[in-house]
Amino acid sequence: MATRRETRREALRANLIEAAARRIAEGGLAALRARDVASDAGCALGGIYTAFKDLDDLVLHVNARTLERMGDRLAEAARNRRGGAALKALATGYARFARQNRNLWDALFDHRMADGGPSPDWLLSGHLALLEYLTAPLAAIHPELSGKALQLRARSYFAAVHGMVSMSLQRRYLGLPEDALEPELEAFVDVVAGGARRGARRGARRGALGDRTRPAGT
Amino acid sequence: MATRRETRREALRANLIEAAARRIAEGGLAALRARDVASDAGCALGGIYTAFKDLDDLVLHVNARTLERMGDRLAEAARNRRGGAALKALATGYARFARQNRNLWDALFDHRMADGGPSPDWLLSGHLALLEYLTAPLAAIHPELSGKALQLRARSYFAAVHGMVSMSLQRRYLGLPEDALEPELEAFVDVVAGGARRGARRGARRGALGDRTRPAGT
DNA sequence: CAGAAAAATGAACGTCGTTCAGACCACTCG
DNA sequence: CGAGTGGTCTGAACGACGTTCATTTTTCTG
Repeated sequence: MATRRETRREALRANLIEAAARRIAEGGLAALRARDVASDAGCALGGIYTAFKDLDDLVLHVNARTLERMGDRLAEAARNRRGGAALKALATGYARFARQNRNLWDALFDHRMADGGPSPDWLLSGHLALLEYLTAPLAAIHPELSGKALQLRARSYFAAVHGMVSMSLQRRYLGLPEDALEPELEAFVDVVAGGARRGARRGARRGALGDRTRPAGT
Repeated sequence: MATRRETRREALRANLIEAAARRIAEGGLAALRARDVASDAGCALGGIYTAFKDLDDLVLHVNARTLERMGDRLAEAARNRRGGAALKALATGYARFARQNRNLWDALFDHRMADGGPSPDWLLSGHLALLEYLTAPLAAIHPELSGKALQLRARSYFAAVHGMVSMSLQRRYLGLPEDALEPELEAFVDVVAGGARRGARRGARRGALGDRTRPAGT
């Protein structure tokens, strides 16, 4: 048991992740500098490379931390909600987390590996975990979808919501104005839920599904 | 009329844009190197900075070229189609253009200005032009939406489709498998079109709207 | 405590975008 | 036509960056 070394090593890794996260949160991923992170974390420049393979590796760990926090937020949003209400809470919870942690959230999707290769599996599984929150309410709304098709549909809706949030938050191009995002997300979920149920009783315009709406399949 | 100078200047600009586009298409935006572009275009390194403000500026012009080509593709896709059929053709046309020009298409959305500022207006209007293709078919399907709300809804659906395409094409994270993208897009458009019409006569599962389906509002 | 192994250090390296002083060239006007 | 003028081209030089590495320092082991 080499406690002393391992303790220091883990402390350094945690310091570096924290320092990098702070720099990204402040100035965005593009403003991340190895020298800044090292000095913030209180180690020499080369120390980064004893704790992590390279800056990419460090960013991946920051992203894993961000993913965890987002997962917590989504879990809280979906708690005690079902069907359309859960989908709405997840969508708006996603949008709010993204807005409140814009630079860290951007880093999740802006970051590219230096060699263009894929992200490591351990980070990918962190992303996949987010889908879990979606499948249950979606299954309630789409009772006709089997496991495989349900997974695809969950990815589709996640990607669609992500696109709306993403384009709205980066203020360029075709994004929705910030105050229009959440209403549009709710309208979108209404269409998804209402369309799947083929003719919601209370119409499909807006707010058709209250927070307490029970899923169609139960 | 300083023809000689202006001719050479425009020729150099065109060469540089073409060279940069080729490099981006081959290796992605991250692989773009000022020295490569200059040597490809047959000018010295510094020549770039007599024709463009900086590399960002050059990339913006490559992106404008890409936007134009995508606009042409979308116009062709929507031609002679209305309502849901037009939306479907636009979505799949978008997905195919993205897949066939992956690196150039990625550059459209990956690129960030060096100072973090917004893209110039002349490029933004190129993006806005894409929305025009959406509004007409969307208006046919959503006859209840006014001009302002229609614009918002168009942005929402564009962003949603973009999100699905974008996450599918970058093979990491939560993207749809490539062969599942177009079916999911079509299912999505069905939900959008069917949901808006509140109970399509032929059910909302899949392929509910044939190519010749007339918009609901006429 | 001595020897070995791991980690920390920061100067140095290679690469990048950008700049700039000088060479070059196209245009103007006497 | 020909000298002056001002834009353009050139590539060496610059500063910033991520990464490496020889060296020193710290930690573990017997």
